[in-house]
Amino acid sequence: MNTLFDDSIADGEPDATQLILTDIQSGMFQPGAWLKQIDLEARYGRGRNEIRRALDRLAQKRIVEHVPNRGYHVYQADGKQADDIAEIRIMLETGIVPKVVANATAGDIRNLRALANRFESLILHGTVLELYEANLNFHRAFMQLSGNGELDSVIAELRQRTSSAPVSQWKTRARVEQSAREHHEMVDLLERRKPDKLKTLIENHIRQR
Amino acid sequence: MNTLFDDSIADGEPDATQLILTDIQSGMFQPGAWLKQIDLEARYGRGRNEIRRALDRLAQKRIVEHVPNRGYHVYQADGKQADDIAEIRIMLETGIVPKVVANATAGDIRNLRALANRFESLILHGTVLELYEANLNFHRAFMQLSGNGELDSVIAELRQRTSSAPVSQWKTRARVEQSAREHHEMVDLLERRKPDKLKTLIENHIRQR
DNA sequence: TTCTCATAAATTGGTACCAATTTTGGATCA
DNA sequence: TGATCCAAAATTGGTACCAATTTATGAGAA
Repeated sequence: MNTLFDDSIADGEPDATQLILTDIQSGMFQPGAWLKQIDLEARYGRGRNEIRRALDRLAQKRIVEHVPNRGYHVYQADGKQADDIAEIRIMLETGIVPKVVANATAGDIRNLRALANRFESLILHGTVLELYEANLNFHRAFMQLSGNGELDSVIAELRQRTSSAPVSQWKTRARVEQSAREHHEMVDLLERRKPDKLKTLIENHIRQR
Repeated sequence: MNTLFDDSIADGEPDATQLILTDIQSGMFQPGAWLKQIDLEARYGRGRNEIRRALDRLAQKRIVEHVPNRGYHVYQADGKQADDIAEIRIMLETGIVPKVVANATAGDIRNLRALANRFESLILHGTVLELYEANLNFHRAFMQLSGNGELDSVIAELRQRTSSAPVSQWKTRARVEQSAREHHEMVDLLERRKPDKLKTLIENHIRQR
C-alpha cells in the first residue's frame, strides 16, 4: 500500500492523486502521456476540481509535468536524472546500515525474511504492481529499522520520481529473480551483522547490476 | 532566492506559495499559527483559489498541517523529527564530499569563498531572511559541485521541513559567527583536499554543536 | 496541390456562488 | 453561579459557470 498520498478517509474513497499515481506506476499512462482533465474525470468518476488538485500535487512532486494552458504530461526522467537519484538512494540506504545492524532484533529479521519471500512468490503469480509494492514494502521495512522516521518519506519520494514506469525497472525475468535473491542475501548479511558487505550489496542492488 | 516554488513567471507576480513560505521562514507566522484563508487573501491580495492551492502545496510538503474543515496551521516539528532530518542531511552532505573534492576547480573555490564572505558580512547588516538565504546559497553552491542535479531539490525540501522558523536556528550571535567561521573552514579544507576532515566538519556544522 | 488565414471546437484555468462544518455568543434551566 | 443547548456568525470546501488560450478544421488563393 502506497502511503505517500494517504489522504483518503475510508478505503472506499481513495484520493484521485493516488489513483492517477497508481495508473502511472502500472504503466497505464506511459511517460510523456498527456493527462487530459476530462478523461481523468470520466475514468475515476471525480469532479473537475479534485482532478485539478491531484494533477497539481503530482506536478509538485515532479511525477507529472505542467505546461500552462497546455496541460499535464507524465514526466520522463532522462538517464542522468535516474543516475543522480540512484546515487542519492545509495547514500541514504547504505548510510543507515550501521543503525539497522545495531537495531535489528531476531523478530525484525524474521519479518524481513517473510517480506523477501512474498516478493519472490509474486514473481510467478503476481501483477507488476503487486511486485512493485512488495519490493517497496521490503525496502521500507529494512529502512525503518534505522529508527529514522523521516527517511521513509524521503526515499518514497525519490523512488516515485524515477520509476514513473516501474514496469521497465525489471526488464527481464532473470533480473527480477536476481532482485529476489539479493533481498534474501541482504537479510543474511543483516543476520550475520556484516555492515560493510551489506553496504556494497545494497549499492549493487540499487544500481541493478 | 528560493527556487523550490519557482512557479512565478515574471518577478512582479510571485506565487502565493512562495509568499506564505517566506512569511513562515521569516518568523512572521510562528509554528502552530492558524493560517486563515481570508487573512491570507487580504494580506497578499490574491484570490481565494490561489490561496487554497498554495496551502495545499505547503501541506503536501509538510510545511503546514491540514485538518479538514478546521484549516491550516504552521507545522511544528518535534525534536525527534528535527534530529532525523539532520541525520539525513548529514548522510547526504557528507556522502557527496568525495565528488565535490574531486570536481572543485580553483574558480569554484573562489566562488564559495565569496559566498562565505557574503554570509559573514550579512551578520552585521542583513535581515534574518537575508542571512538565511545567504546560508542556503553557500550550501547549495557547495553541493552543486557534486554534479548531482537532484540533490539540490532533495536537501532544499529537507531544510524547509525543519526550519519552519529558521529564525530560531541561530539563537545567539555567537552561534551565527561560528557558522560563518565554519563556512570558511569548509572552503579551506576543500582547497587542501581533505575529504575526511571536511566530512566531520560538515557533520558538526549541521548538528550545530 | 499546398500554403495561409479565419473560424470553430476543445481544453485549460479562474471566479463567484453556495453548501457543509465548525465555532462563537447568549439565553435558559438546574 | 455554572452548565447545557440552541441559534447565529464565521470559516472551510465544493460545484457550476465563464473567460482565456490553444488546437483542430476547413475555405480560399497562389
